Amino acid sequence: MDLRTLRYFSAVVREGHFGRAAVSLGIAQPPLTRQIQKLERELGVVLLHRGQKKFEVTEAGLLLYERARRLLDGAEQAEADVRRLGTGETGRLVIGFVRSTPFTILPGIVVRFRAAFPDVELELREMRNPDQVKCLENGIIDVGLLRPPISSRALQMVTLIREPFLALVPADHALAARRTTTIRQLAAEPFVMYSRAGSPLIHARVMEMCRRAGFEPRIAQYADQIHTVASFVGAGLGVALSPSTVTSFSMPGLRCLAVADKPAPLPVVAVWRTGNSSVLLRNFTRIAREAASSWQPQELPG
Amino acid sequence: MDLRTLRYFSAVVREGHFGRAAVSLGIAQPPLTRQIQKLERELGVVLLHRGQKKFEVTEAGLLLYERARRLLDGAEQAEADVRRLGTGETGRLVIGFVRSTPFTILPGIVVRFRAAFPDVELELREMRNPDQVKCLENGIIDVGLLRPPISSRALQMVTLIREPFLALVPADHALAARRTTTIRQLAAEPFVMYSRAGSPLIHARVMEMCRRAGFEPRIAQYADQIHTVASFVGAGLGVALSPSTVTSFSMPGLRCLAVADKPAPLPVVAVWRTGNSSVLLRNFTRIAREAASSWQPQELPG
DNA sequence: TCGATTGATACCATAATGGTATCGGCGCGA
DNA sequence: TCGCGCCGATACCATTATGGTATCAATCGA
Repeated sequence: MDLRTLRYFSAVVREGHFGRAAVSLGIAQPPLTRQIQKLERELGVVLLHRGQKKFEVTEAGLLLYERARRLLDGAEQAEADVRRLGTGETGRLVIGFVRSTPFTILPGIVVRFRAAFPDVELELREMRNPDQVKCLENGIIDVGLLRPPISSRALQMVTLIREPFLALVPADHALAARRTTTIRQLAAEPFVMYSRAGSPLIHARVMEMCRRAGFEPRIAQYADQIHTVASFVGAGLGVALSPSTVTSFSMPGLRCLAVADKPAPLPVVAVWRTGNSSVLLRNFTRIAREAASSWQPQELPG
Repeated sequence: MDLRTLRYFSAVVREGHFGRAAVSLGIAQPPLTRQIQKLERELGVVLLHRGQKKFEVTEAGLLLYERARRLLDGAEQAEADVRRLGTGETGRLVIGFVRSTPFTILPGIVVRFRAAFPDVELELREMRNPDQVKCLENGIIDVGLLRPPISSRALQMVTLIREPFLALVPADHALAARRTTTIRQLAAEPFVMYSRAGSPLIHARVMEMCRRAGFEPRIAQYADQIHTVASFVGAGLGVALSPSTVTSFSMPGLRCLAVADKPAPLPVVAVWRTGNSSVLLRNFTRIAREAASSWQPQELPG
């Protein structure tokens, strides 16, 4: 008993007429007659009580008709659902992201993905780099948005954007009138510095940049987060070197300057488990790349 | 997408291994591989992500597996149910019966049918002849147990039993010592008579029997039901001619005598609509005939 | 590095399915 | 009442689908 046979039988009962049923099925009438006969033989049950010209559906036939309809509906639904899930039109994707991404590419990615796949459920979880690596390996999150380097070899990644570093100075600072500075020009300034604990990567990069420029920065204040750094600089506590994300929020008393040294920008990457071949994931990384390519860091806003 | 393919896919997922799945399905491995490939092509979805040696079931594959199992279970259940209904092992049968049958064949029929088809629901409805005819034509009851004649030509019937008539006399009556009497010997006796309204058929038969014997019965008392007639005779109100059913219940002060005239016995028949080809019905009439053939009227109990 | 295991492929035989032509039987209308 | 038309069944043929055997390619473990 397969679904085709049930479709045939269902059509015959629905139409009450072999000829019309055959037409509706797109086959000829004789094969239809034969299939019904075969079905009856297989079940050992009379489904249609043949009168001389018309037939009458037996009680057993009626029962089979009901069940067949339910089965056919279920099969159709299953097929559609599987197809949707398989093509990534539906499903669920858990995304990890570090704290800076909501100010840069994350919104753009989410908006685009939602537009393209409105039936996919996105779950967003802020977590730090090492947690993301663990969760990616465990399969707790499907994709992570973070800053390299990442240690695990079981993970694959693609670079989305590269954030340049900007120099932040108070609005009343001597450099504030300029559009560009060098790192060396900041050598004597007190620094507002990303803390090693809160942003180890940026901390390390800024320290390295200063040392390359030939000085050890004098640190007036540590801060964990980008907007804290920005507000401290705006308050006149010192200068800072920061990823350009800082321009996303306007901060009174703060001026952003391009850095003439052109330090290597900070990449943000999408990361996933190497074995993960989910269509959702592929769609997500594709859209993430698209969103990233249309994202431009605002170098120097007012 | 048919059920066979789903069975195949289900087996592969369940076994996690093409070879073992093929064995469990009783086919060779290559056709199985091909069917899964075909299924994936049809759905346009990767169900199994092939690693180098092993495969991994994708999310879509897992969904299809769950749905497939449900569909296959449903199909199996449907097949079993239809088969049972079609072979008359299950279902529902509504039986009409006239008042006298519970004292004769009805219990035997029901007991036998229950034993043979324990899962068939029997509904028993006492109704009089003309109501049964109507309900049979309407399909409200499937089969009727009643006494001919029946008028409708749309009904078929089979005779189950023939109840002989007995003469009933009070125990202190002159005839009570005998085992046999003639109808004529009752000519001078007061009669307890089945009422025309309550039992028109028996009434008519008894009247006819008396007239054939050459007298018009003097009616001392009318009664509707067999046991009422019996109790009136037992109370000495008169004599009666009654179907032998009366011997089913012992009544003090009552004697039953065979009737030497051998009046035509009263048949009880099973009746059904001519077009009704239900297996349940056929089974019922077969068992009713069997039960009837082993039923013997107790001619003359103590 | 070799052998065993696993899924994929190639090729063939058979079974299943569908199409065309036609039949037998009944009902409707002239 | 006699066709004529409609309906489902049957006979026969072409095509497709399915399953089997032999074999391959790749990988994993000893």
